[in-house]
Amino acid sequence: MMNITFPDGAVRQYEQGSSAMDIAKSISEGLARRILAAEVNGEIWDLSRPINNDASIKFLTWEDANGKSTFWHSSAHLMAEAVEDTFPGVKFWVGPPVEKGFYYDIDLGDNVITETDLEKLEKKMAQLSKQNNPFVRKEISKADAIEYFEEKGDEYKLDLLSNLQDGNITFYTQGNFTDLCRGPHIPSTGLIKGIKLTSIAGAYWKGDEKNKMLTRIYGVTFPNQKELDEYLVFLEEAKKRDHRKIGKELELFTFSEKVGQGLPLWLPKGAMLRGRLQDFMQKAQLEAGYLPVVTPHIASKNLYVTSGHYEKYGADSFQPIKTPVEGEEFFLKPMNCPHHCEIYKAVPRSYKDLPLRLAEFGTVYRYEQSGELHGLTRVRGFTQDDAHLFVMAEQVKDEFKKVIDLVLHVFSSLGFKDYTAQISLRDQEDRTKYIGSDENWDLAEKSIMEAVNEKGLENVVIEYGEAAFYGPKLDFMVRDAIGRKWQLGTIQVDYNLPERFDLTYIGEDNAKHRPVMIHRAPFGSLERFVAVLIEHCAGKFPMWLVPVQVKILPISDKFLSYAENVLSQLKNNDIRAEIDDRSEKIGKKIRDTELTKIPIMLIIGEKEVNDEKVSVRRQGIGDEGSKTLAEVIENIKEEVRNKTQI
RNA sequence: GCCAGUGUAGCUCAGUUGGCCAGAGCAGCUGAUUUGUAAUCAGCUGGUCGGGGGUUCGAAUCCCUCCACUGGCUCCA
Repeated sequence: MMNITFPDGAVRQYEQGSSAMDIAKSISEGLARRILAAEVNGEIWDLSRPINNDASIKFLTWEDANGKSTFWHSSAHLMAEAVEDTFPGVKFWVGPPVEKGFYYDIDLGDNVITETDLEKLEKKMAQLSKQNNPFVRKEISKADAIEYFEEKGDEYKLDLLSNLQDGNITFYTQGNFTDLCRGPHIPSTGLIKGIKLTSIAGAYWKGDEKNKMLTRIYGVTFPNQKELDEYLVFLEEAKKRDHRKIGKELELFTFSEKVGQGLPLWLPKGAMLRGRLQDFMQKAQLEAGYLPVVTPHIASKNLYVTSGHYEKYGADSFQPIKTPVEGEEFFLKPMNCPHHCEIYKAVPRSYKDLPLRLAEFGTVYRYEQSGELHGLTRVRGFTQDDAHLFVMAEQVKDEFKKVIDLVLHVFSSLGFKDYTAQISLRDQEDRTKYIGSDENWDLAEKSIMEAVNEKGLENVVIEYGEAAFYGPKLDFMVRDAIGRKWQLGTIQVDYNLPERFDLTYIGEDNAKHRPVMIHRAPFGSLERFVAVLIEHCAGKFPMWLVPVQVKILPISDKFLSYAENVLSQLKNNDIRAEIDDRSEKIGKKIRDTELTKIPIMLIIGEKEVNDEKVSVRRQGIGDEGSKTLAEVIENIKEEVRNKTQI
């Protein structure tokens, strides 16, 4: 007998060799039907795998993240079975679960797969699911495994095998499909009910663009059709929040093939919104002791040779422009830091000047590969709410913490609650891609970790190998409508540029010292920030940001002069308002205004003129009755002051 | 940049066994209407069918090529 410990601390005895499924059945049939896998001593196991020694056990269901990922991993195998059945002779690379579903990377050989094939594959998967084939685990020697895949002519699995140790190798088989796989898997294919293959994509083998491109099929599955349907509805709804769609509908920004890809054109309403965000940041920065500076959009190549950016990115940048006579080379500004270093150097600095915080809404241009461009979130010309803090080494942590405060101020002012803070450190093995001494890196990484700890940030993840080439960073990531993560705010410690530019300050000891630089951009870029903001609020901007706050809707031309009067009073109070003076019916005017997401409608007819009031309607909510104009103005001002979230 | 897909009016979309002057709704303009909380009626304007080349008696439709966009991959100072 062996002792099995349950999550609540209870211990029960079972015969040696009992499986997690046996144990679950001994508790209840209902449990046995619901579970997908089990955590045995902290490792995720198949339910059918015999347990031979004392162990702690936790059953995993669809409600557990690990239960879901096991379910999706098994679904990837089911899809592979359907693909192999439909296209015999294809070869498989890896098929892992992802955040929402799974994929499998496949070398299709001469076969071509299209969207319509996905439906066929879904049907095939449903058919295979009905067969309710068990996932069978088999331990196999490395030699036998190699023989199996050599016979199959599968160089991909042989490549995987070459990195595995004998004695650690398992095969999983369901129906006619056998795969090299560590597992674990759900008991059988019959549990997989709601099936949707979402997209076909190319993916480089081993993620290296020098390698062959495999075909990646993405899918998502659920334990029942209802959950799949709900998920598909969610996706449809999310598409309506897409900033590219809303940006067009609300006339915020546009792109022009003639101007060039990745170069957004801000329309008046969008420019107004963007300007307001900029004012908001400018004010917060002035309060925090930042000093605004302005630098040009081009700079001599020498600047970037000094900064090291030329060496690192020169070949992959927009190529230099030249002066016609002398042939001097200038680059479009891809970042503001080197310019700010030169501003630092313009006058001798003393320790009394530090921290020196130079801020600029700097427009930069970067050559992004055409396939990377995406609405406003990834563009070739954008404006950073950039600043560089020149500080003494012992001030790094404090300044870093103040910047975290600023980022959190931005997020709370806009109601962003669902963000993660990502600490990006060096690759633990490959250190060749970084410049600067190990000593400085260690120091910088330590400062970030401490600042994050002391600020008590939640949702912190540490990513190795994600640091910039000159220093570690802390990024704030926010999701878009369909769950893609985008980096907004960023804070980076840099010991490198001060060296390269030979920045110094005179210390209390009357000797020269090297300052440390902190790069930071709470928004990241105005472009990306607006994009995420649009998706966050689905185009219903808070009162302080919305381009037009009030639409005045006279019921007929007869009330136009009263409407003009209302308009001028609103304008005198710095409220952004427009009149709809078309000779349309009020229902039409309301509908059109509702669609443009202007928050306040003031309806004016005979009653309002007689009572010297206005009838208030709130976008998305409805009639709020009549009020005096003074009352309306005060309410709006209040909402602007408080940055109220609706 | 790579893989796959898409590209018809300002917007959303019809239109392929290749064949009459390429259609609709919305938006816009003109007129009528003067309206009470999500679409008044009528008329009109508007398109090099993404660009270029080719096949054909004839191309939005078939082929080639370039461009842009979409979903991924790679990249992201």
